[in-house]
Amino acid sequence: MEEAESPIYDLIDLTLGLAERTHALITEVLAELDLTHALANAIWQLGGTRTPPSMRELARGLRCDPSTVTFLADRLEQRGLVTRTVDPTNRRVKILALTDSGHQARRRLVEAMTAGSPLARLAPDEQHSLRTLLSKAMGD
Amino acid sequence: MEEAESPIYDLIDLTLGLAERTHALITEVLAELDLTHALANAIWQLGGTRTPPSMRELARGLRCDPSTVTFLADRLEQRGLVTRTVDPTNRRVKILALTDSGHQARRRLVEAMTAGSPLARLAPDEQHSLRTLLSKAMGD
DNA sequence: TATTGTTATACTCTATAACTATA
DNA sequence: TATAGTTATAGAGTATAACAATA
Repeated sequence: MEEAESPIYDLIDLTLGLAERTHALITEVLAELDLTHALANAIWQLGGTRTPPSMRELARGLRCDPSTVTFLADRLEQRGLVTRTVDPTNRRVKILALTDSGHQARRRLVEAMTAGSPLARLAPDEQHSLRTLLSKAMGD
Repeated sequence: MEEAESPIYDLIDLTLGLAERTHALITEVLAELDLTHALANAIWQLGGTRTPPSMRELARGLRCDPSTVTFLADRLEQRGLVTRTVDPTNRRVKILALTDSGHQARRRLVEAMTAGSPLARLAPDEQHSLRTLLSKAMGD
């Protein structure tokens, strides 16, 4: 990872490095919460939507197969982090919602990431510049 | 993912989004190359060191168990992307090196990422600013 | 008939522990 | 005795295909 093939190569190398460090950071908190990355990812999604999603909708959000959501929801339900409720409107669909424990776990994740991220070491104006650049790259 | 709890929260949200898009981008190329993320990750590491690493050294680079490297090296060797050579100096250690096909696959990955990354849409001076900011955050 | 979720199954990735061969 | 790599095994995560319940 030390070539300098193009200006973008360095940039990608840096972002991969950032992703790896963030991953390592999250791993620590997950051990503490006795969760895996896949489960945390589901919790993240569940806490980020305005209205609780159905199994199918979560599958779309996670870009995975619905059967995988069944697997994940089983484990989250066992741990008391999520509830599955039959939608009275359409009794085929089940609505997933974080419990209080689920929200608490998600808050813990946000907290650890905001405090421990390498980006937290930048000055406020630098953070602002970074956000502007990333927003532009990501297409607003 | 729509709260605005802190300035850093937005930043983390953006970087998670960037990581996800990059992941999706890589997934496309991997399908084309008939590779998985884990195998591509190993290829990436193997192409990024000055001198070919031993099994153990690659395990450290990938932050995984040596037995996992055995698994990955088996598959890469089967596909003709990597060679395992006994180190004459110390016949316990095996040196891993990319074959021509291996280098070619890695070049294809770099190419796809540099061309398809959202960061490629930024102007050169913006890319430069971004690199400066990220370098500082990552600690140098 | 079509859709939602589940089940059965298989494959990849990963780590732990026991093993071998070298040192 | 210590180290490098492998093997056996188990568990998480994932997708595909077949299925049940509901629409």
